Amino acid sequence: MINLLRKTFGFIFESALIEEINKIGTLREVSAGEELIRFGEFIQGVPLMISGAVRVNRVYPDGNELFLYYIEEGDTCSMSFNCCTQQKKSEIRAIAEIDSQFIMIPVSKIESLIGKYSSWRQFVFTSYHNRMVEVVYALEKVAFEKLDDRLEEYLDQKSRITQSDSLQMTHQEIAEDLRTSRVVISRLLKKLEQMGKLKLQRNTIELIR
Amino acid sequence: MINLLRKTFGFIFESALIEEINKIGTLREVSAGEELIRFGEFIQGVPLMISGAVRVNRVYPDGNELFLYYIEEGDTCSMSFNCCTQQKKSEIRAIAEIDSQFIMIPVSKIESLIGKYSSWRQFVFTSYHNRMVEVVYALEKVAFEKLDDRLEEYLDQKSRITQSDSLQMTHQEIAEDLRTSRVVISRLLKKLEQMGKLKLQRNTIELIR
DNA sequence: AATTTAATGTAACAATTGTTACAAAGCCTT
DNA sequence: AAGGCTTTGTAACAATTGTTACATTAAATT
Repeated sequence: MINLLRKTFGFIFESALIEEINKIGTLREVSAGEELIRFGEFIQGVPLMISGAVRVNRVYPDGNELFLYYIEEGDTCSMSFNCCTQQKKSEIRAIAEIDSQFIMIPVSKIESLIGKYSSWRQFVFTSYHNRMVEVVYALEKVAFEKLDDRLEEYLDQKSRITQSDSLQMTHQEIAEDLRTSRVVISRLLKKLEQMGKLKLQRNTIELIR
Repeated sequence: MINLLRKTFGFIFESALIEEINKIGTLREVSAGEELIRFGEFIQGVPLMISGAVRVNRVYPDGNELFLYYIEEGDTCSMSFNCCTQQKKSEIRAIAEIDSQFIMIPVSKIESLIGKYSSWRQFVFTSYHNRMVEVVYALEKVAFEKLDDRLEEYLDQKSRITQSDSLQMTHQEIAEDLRTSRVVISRLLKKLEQMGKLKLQRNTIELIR
């Protein structure tokens, strides 16, 4: 585990911190689709991403969900920090988008890391800021762009995250993420297909570059 | 100044911190409409709000703006932290919504406060988190709600912030904040007037409670 | 008071997005 | 191969939001 830590965090964390994380953290591996953080549960710890990609959704009591941001290699989920320190139940849900590895740092140790290591503090601040930038970006897109452009960007992001031009998903799933109906997505996808930007098959969307 | 500090921050900051802020900070007063933070300039410091309300907008190079959140008594602008520590030009604009007082802490002192005072660290973390929650809330509203509901909430928020049921603003200004056209706002306002929820006059919207 | 400027009202129409309903095609199970 | 389930395609229509154009009214200026 310490080698993975060094590889991903060696440039930002001082070596004493790396060693401490090596002691208190646990390496976990999840496969695509698995839930790392569940809605309504107490958070067990803060995840440090080693590889892969995890999507973080805000969840509402009525079951509604809203995509906030992805966390990838070198990131952490800043939303879970506050849940930790405040001992609150999770208002978010985190799902592995592809097979992923991360190190879980238990809640009980978070406070002392903040006191001890300035590189850790810097990391937490930067994470908060980066996540903020991403949520603002999401807001920006919903506020400024029309659905067809948002769909294109959505597909591009998916492709980047899954590292594939062949997206395995249904129109229904896309519709839920973009908060519209399946019929609307099918319509727009067909339009994009006619423009030669992609090719539609059952359960897959093939992007043409 | 130290009395204002004690009154607003006495419950969260240790007294040594209060005294240090009293030394390094400067009290500033701005009247409604004044700019605290300008787009494209280097940030002079981090503001600690004593009274009033300030709106924070994201600004894009093309001149487009997007409302992010208000900061009020006891708050700070977490977006400016990162600009400070990274010595970057401001990508936001902060405008006093009503007459306001705040204490400006110079950039050069921010780092040492973080090292010295755990209550300051806690404050910064909490601020980041609160702002994040507000931006997510804004995203939520754009994503889930229709324009008429958003307009009603917008007017309620304005009324709360300005502490008045008589809003001094034009339809054009509302349209810019909600990213739509003046005609659309006039139409929806007229509908709300016919429903008896408000009364329209030139330059003012009188909310009926 | 007359003129200019800014703000609002409204109609008519366009574009986008949402909804309902049903058909067709692909995949899985037996 | 048949039947059932899921996914996709498409039409027809409704609702919402956006645009253009112009009239009207209120305030500000001369």
